Amino acid sequence: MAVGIKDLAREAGLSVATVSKALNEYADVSEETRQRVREIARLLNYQPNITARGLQSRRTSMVGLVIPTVEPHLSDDPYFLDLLAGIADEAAEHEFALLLTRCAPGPKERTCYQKIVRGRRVDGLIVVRTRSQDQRVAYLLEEGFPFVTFGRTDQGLDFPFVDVDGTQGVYDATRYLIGLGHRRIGFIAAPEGLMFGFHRQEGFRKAMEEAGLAMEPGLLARGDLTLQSGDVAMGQLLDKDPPPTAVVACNDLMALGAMRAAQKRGLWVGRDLAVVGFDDTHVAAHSRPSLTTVSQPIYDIGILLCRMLLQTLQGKPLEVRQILLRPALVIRESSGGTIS
Amino acid sequence: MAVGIKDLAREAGLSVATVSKALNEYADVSEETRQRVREIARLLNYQPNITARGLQSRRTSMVGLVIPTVEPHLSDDPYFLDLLAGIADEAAEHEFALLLTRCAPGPKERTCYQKIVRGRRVDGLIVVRTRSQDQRVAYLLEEGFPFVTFGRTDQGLDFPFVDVDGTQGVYDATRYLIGLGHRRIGFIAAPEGLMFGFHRQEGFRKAMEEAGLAMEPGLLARGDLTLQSGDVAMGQLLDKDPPPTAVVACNDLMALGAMRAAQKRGLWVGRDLAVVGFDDTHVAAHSRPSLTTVSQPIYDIGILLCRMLLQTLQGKPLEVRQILLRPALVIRESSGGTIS
DNA sequence: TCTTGACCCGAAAACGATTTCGGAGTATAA
DNA sequence: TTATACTCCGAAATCGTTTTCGGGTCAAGA
Repeated sequence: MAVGIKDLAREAGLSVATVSKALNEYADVSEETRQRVREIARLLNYQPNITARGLQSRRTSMVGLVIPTVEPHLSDDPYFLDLLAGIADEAAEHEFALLLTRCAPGPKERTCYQKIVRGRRVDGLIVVRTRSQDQRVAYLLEEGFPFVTFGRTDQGLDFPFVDVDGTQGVYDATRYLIGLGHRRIGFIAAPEGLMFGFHRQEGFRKAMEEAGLAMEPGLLARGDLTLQSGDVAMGQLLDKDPPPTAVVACNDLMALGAMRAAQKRGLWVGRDLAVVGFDDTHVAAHSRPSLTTVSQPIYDIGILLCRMLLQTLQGKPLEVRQILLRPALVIRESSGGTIS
Repeated sequence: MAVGIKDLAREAGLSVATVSKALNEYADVSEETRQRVREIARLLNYQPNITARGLQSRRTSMVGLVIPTVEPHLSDDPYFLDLLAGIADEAAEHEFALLLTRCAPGPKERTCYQKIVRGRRVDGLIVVRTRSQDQRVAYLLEEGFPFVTFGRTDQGLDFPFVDVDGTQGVYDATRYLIGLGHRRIGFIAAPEGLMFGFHRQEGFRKAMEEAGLAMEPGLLARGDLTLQSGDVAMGQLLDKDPPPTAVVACNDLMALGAMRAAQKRGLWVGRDLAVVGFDDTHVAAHSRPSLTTVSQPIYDIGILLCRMLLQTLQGKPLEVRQILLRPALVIRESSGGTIS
């Protein structure tokens, strides 16, 4: 059933060595035999056994990605899919495949990475959603295993990454709100430890500080990135007296939850209250009101990540090891116009 | 750097054979040596080389999935991510990983599958978004390669699948609209050839026929599953005279597009016009108006698919080879109430 | 005629694990 | 004491490729 290189050799009356070399563009094979071998391979529909090749060449032609979400459903990050698409597309471009696993942050995570790294399951890894002290990054550096990350960390380590400047993004968004006349602005933060959450919150702090606006602890709520948690957090903010006139959420889903909470209380988002998100998820453009948010080119980031990883796998040093992209504020209805 | 089984053997003063057997629960190894080998493996942090093991055992411990979307962004199917999550979770449960690729339908598709199948890149495949005459299914059957599909086909072949009864789903939805008093109901179909699109359209036809309502060709539009195409299709439907009072779209994204088109014309969806989708994507619940749609347990389907595949890989025959799930109509705002 | 080098090809050794098969040692039964 | 069985271990084959290294052939040049 399965046709191996031996079958080709027998068919062609050659040795397996010659067949292998003919197929792999070696110089010491005559053009004639090369053609003949190719033809036979085509006829017999030969495809080299990837596993055997991998064992010999010590390469798997796979890049790995471990999705670090807690809950089973990945739905808290609709943009993950675009990231995957970008990575998979770029990988396919270079005859690589993507190995996908899921493992929640925690003690089992190290074991998961060890299996992949020491077991040589893939040639390189893409690490996403970096954390402040990220043991994954530390481990991979320690092992000398090739990887790139989406996001920076806070541990003074040097490694290749792509990141979006969340600080700048939220800074822009917050300044925009301030420019509209808002003074009491709330913030719905991400769980602690997540690097992107920290950066985004920094952007908020910076903008408020520059404007001479106090960051009241009461106007800071924290969610877990889900829509429901955004709803709850917004409830807390609106219970303050006086409540904020604008709210910045750390991601789109929480912003949508926040809008829902406001609407349940009879508030008209975009008029009575401004809401801004982050990610520019597909839902953002089609919610009602449509969501003002900060946009990042997530598909292209996937491409970029994969390209960087593949390049290091080829032994070529990267011209730019660390990339920080500037996101763009997308103004829609939820932030309303100037307030009185 | 990389510690192999030879290192363990040297360290333990045993042969590689014995070490291997000790680690793999063979009976002809004394309990004492087994413990000692285990301990050394733990200390040296040994992880067997997956590739080498795969070559010998002829198994990769991977299941494959080729995403068949045309455009680079996978965003036309937000629910894909949940499917992936289900598959990846169930795979991880059994120490399997998921190999992800992307390949648009077309001539290159066969090559893509050949690489995977003949190259033995994975142990089994999950095929999604089946088509009427699906060459992927035909090919895999022909090769005798293990697989399961999400969706049926129309070629009289016998293979294991999980599917959602789209006919029933749309039938229920259409009957609901008819019950509300609608008589002129439009349908936004999927591209031809897609099996799920056909089934859903069948449900529409059946419901209309049963109610004695003519299916005017003018009230049938076709999109490509994207939001934009739903917008365009709805434009065509609203240009009819008289226009439909209700529209069923083949998926949520087109339904959202349809709503947008209606709203651009000043129509109030849920009052002037009813719109129904299919999938119960996350956006459905949070659009304005929220979308009445047909819900399918996509994450659980992923689990189910993977479980079926893994079971056949273990050589155990499936008790149920073909599963047809009944979806549920979720009534929200976009379908409005009774019309006069 | 002999040497040299270019050109092709094949034998065999990897790669790192699993698995088969036989053998040594010891205990038990005859 | 001998035969038998049982326990435990290791040598070697194996999986399907790639890659090294040496050898054979033939033509051109000395």
